[in-house]
Amino acid sequence: MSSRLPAMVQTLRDRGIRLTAERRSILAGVLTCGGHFDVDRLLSHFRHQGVQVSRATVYRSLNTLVEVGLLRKIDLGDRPSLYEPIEGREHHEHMICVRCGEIIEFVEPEIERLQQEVCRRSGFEPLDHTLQIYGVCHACNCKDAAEECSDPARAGAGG
Amino acid sequence: MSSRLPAMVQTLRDRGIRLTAERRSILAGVLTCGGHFDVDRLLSHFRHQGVQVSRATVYRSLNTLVEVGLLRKIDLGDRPSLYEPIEGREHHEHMICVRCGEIIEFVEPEIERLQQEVCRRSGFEPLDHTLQIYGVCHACNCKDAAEECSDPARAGAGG
DNA sequence: GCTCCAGTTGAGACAGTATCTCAATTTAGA
DNA sequence: TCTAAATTGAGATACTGTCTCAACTGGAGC
Ligand SMILES: [Zn+2]
Ligand SMILES: [Zn+2]
Ligand SMILES: [Zn+2]
Ligand SMILES: [Zn+2]
Repeated sequence: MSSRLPAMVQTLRDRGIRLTAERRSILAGVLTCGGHFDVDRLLSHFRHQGVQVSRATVYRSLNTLVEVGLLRKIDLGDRPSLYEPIEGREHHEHMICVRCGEIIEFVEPEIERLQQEVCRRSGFEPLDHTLQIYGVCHACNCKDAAEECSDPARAGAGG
Repeated sequence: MSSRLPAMVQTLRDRGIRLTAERRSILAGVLTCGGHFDVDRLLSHFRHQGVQVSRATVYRSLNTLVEVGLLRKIDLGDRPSLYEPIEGREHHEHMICVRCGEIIEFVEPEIERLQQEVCRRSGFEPLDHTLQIYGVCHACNCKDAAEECSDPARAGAGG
């Protein structure tokens, strides 16, 4: 896991970005949290570890990491944004369960290609895109079905 | 344009939603603004027209119109959400120019189908999705090119 | 038209995410 | 070590959007 830290440190060095204690903590925290995390998750991680990093610095550093291409920001609109490490990961999009918050990644090169194609047709130069599918994950669907079976009186109330 | 107003009014009636003066103003404003508008645009439209509708009511009514299916909300994350009338319009997605704010719509059924396919494979029940492509529109790209030509000294500074 | 009340409104408080300010501190290079 | 410039932290601030609650009103019923 943390074997990626030196590479990330080097990336910052190469960009002339100073390696403060806070940024080291944040790099480590990012790798520890992994997956998809938000600012609060990172901050509570720091609190548990007794690491001192202010909220402002966390926001600033995450923005910096996004800028240098180490992190990807997933903008969810109303909810707090999520972040995920990019290094060595294939470009993917997300399905987000509105019940349990589960995040499922998917890769669909044909969708990516079609987006390029659409842009080409319009003379539009794409820089970034967001594709999120909101819905109910398999587990939550199964749970719903089980509850309806054990409580038939409510079986019709969900629609 | 405003010929759609009676139909929208009827939709509210059918749902038992009261037709207040404010809601009439908002329906009219929605049709006047048309295209893709945000809350501020609607509010300034009302100011210009001397129409009194509070911010809270605008937010509330827009949410209501989304709920009854007359309006679609486009969640842009950091920016204020956009709204667009749905009636009679084909489902589409948006390209958004980060320079001039221009919004270009596109329809790509194959992308929609692939999303369904991806969900099916994961046992994920899709309820909603967002697909926005951010980039530079054709007009802005041309403008950039023209400026580089007339100001060759800066030709290399953009990358 | 009049009455009545549940639904609606408005002003401003409030919630939540994220950025900004600026004095104090720290990094990194000479 | 010394210094300039970058960075940090605490709190203010910006901004979108929702909530509170007293006052108001649409529209059904008479
Ligand atoms: Zn779920
Ligand atoms: Zn992901
Ligand atoms: Zn443009
Ligand atoms: Zn549109």
